[in-house]
Amino acid sequence: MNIGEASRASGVSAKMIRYYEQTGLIPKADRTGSGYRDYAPSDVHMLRFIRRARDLGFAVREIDGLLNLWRDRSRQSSDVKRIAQAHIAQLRERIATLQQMASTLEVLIDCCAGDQRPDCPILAELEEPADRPSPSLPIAPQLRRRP
Amino acid sequence: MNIGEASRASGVSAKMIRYYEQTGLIPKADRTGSGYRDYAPSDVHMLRFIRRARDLGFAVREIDGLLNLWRDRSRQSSDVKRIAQAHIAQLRERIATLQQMASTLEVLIDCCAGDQRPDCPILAELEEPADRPSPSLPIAPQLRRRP
DNA sequence: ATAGGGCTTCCCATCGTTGGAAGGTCAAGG
DNA sequence: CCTTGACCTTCCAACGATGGGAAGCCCTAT
Repeated sequence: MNIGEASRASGVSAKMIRYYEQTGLIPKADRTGSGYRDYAPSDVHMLRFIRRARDLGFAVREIDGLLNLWRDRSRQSSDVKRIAQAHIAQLRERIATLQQMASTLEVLIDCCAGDQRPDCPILAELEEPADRPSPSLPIAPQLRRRP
Repeated sequence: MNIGEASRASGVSAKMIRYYEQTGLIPKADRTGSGYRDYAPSDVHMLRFIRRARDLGFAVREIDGLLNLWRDRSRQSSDVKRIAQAHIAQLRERIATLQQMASTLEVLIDCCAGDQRPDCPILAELEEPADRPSPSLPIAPQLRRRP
């Protein structure tokens, strides 16, 4: 099976399959006489595994750990669970960050007339935050988009 | 005021100030005789504006639009609101994506014993998704991590 | 005068993914 | 046998926002 078929069968683009091979996430594929990569059904299986892990938001680095456990018949499920728990903690953190942003912004949007006049609480807030009970240190570095 | 002072006063790193200048988000800074960038308080004001917009998750491209409106005394608040609404829609979409991931993963984690045995529903799910009522087209390309 | 810190530009790395160019290969149809 | 088009190969570049670092100039205080 060449890379195009493997791509269609797994849902992973040919580009990414080559990239995963290059970075060592997956082993080097066998080659046909003419240099084409040649995949077995088990390879497609592995690619689908990767695809699903990506769909759950796992970073490639984490997937590397998952793949090693997947292949290890004597793994302990606690190891898998640990990776998953670390990942879900990250997800929750990112969700909280985004929700904080969204709720702040929503308040501002609700306050904005959205008409032809120039007065705009959104710009006003960006210019000078209203909420400063004590103008000391900046309190929300973790509010950055992707920390 | 040199770039270091402007950085400390605005909360934007010197690196990023140069980057914003290079990409055209902010105008080229004045230079002292020796080539140092020289900032006025109004520049710091603008940098703080940018910083806060970043804290709300606006992309630099969106901030460019906001800055133009900010400087435009005859702006219409509806234009600002439109940008903000488009942005919050993006935020909500990303939140929904992450929440979908998190809830799927949470179910799996709850099902995983997390002990020394190898059996693991998390790996099982990645290997072959249980939930396939109709194995037709893949339905969640928007589930990718950052679409 | 010298030391130290700050400034300049330039290049590189991140992370996952896509795009394209240049060139080799395969299979079907004339 | 040859052409055509679809496929494959490798290599290089870009995205967005940020940080790291090197080489070299500048400023200020001692």
